[in-house]
Amino acid sequence: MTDHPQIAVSTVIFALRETDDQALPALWMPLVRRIRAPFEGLWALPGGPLGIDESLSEAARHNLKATTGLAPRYLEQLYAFGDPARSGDQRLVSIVYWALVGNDEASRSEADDNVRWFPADALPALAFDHQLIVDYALWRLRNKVEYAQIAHRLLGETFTLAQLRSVYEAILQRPLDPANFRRQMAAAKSLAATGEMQSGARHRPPRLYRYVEVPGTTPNPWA
Amino acid sequence: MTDHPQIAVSTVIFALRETDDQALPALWMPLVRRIRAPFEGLWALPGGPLGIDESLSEAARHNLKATTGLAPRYLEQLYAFGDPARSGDQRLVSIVYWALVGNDEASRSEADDNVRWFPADALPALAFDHQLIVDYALWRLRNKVEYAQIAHRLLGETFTLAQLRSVYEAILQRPLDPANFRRQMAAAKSLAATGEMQSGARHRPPRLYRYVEVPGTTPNPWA
DNA sequence: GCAAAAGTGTTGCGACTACACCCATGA
DNA sequence: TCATGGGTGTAGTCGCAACACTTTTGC
Repeated sequence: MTDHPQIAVSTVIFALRETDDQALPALWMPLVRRIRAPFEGLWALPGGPLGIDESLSEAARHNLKATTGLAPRYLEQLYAFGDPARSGDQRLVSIVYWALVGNDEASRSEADDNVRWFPADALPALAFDHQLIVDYALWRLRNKVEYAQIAHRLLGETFTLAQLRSVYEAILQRPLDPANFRRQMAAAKSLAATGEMQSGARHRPPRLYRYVEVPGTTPNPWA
Repeated sequence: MTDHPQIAVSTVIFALRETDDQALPALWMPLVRRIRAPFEGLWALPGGPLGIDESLSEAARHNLKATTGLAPRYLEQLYAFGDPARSGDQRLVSIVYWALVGNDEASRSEADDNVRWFPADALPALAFDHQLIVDYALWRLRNKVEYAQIAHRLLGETFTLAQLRSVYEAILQRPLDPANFRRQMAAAKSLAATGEMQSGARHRPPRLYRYVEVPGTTPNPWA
C-alpha cells in the first residue's frame, strides 16, 4: 500500500439493444472482466489510470477506446468516488464518467472474452463499489433525459419520432403518449425534418428527423 | 514534477452577509491567501491534500475547519477538475465541494490575515482555475435552490418566511412575490411553524418556522 | 377493405403569476 | 391614525395529460 491515493478514470456506458422477444429496446452496458486482484474474475466498469498529459475526459475517452473499442456520442462526468474502504487495501480515487453510444457503434462492438454486454437492470456481481456507481449513473440518466436533449445520442444520425420515443420509454420505463411526445419535441425546436421518409413497414411511412442544436440551450456551460 | 497526479480537496463556501447600505443580504465567501508557489500571494479556495484515511467529504470538512474554522450546514460534491494545464508545472486533480454555512456560524468566523471574506460576485484575482470553479458553483447553487430545499441552511435553526425569501432573492438575484412564495413553501410541506412570533418590528409580528424533512424528498440518494 | 402506426384536435386540470385586498403591530 | 410588512383571495395564463379522431401506407 502506497502512502498517497491513486487516481483512476472509469466510465459507465449505456447503449440501446433490441430484445429478441419484444420490439422494445432496452438499456445495456459493456463490462470488462478483471484479470488481477482485487476482485479478480469479477466484472467491472471499463477504466484505467490517468495519463500524465491527459485531461480527465480525455482519459475517459482513451480508456474506453482501449478496453471496449467504443467512441461515445455523449460523455459527462458523473462523480468522484474516494471512500477509503471501497478498494480493498490500496487507496483508489475513481473519477467516474458516464457515456451514451449510438445504435451503429454498439452493434459494431466486437465480442471479446473479457468484454461482455449486460442488461443495465440485471448485472452480474460487480467489483469494488461499481454496482452503486451504476445505480447512480442510471438515476442521473433518467433525470437528465427529462430536461436535456440527450436521448438522440443513443440512436444514429437520423431517426423517426417513434424511435426517439422508444428511447425515452426504455430509459424512463413507462409508455409515453405519441401525440404529446410529438408536441413536446416540436416545442423544444431541436428536431429538424430531413424531408425523407422511412418506408417498408405496413403503415403510413414516418418522417426522418435530425437533431439540431438550439442556440440558448446549453444546460451546463462548464463540465 | 512527479510522475503521478496529486489529489487535493477544495471547497467553495457560501454564506449570507448583510450589506451595510441595504437591508438585503448578499452571498459572500471566504478565501485563503496562498503562502507558496504557484500563485503565491493570490487568493484561493480553501483546501488541502486528501488524508490517507479520509473519505472525500471528510477531507472537505476537515480542511474547512483547519483553514477557516467553519463547519458547513450543507456539503455536496461539485466536480473534479483535472486539466493538465490548470496547476502550473505539477499535475493536480482537485475534487471540489461546495458548502453552505449558517448565519451564526458565518458571523462567528474570526478575521485572519490570511483568511478574508469577499462578495461572491466581486472576487479578487484567484489562483489556478478557481474563478471558473466559483462560477460553476454559483450556477449549481442557483439551479439547486429552485428545486431543492437548501436555502434554509444559510439561516439559523428558526427563521421567518421573509428571511427565507430574502435568501432566495439573494441567490436568484430577483424579487419574489411574498404571497406566491408563501404558497410555494406551504405546498412543499417542509416548513413547520414553531408557534413563536418575532416581535419588535413596527408591523405585524411574523411567525417563526423550522425546517422539517419531508419523507420522500431526497433529491439524490447517493452523493 | 383492414390493420397499424403516423399525425392532428380538443378538453380539463393543476401550477404558477400578478395583483387586489385585509390584518396586526409600533410609533 | 398611519405606515409597514404579514398574510389571504382570486382571476388569467401556460403546460401537460388524456383521449377522440383523421391520414396513409402494406397486405
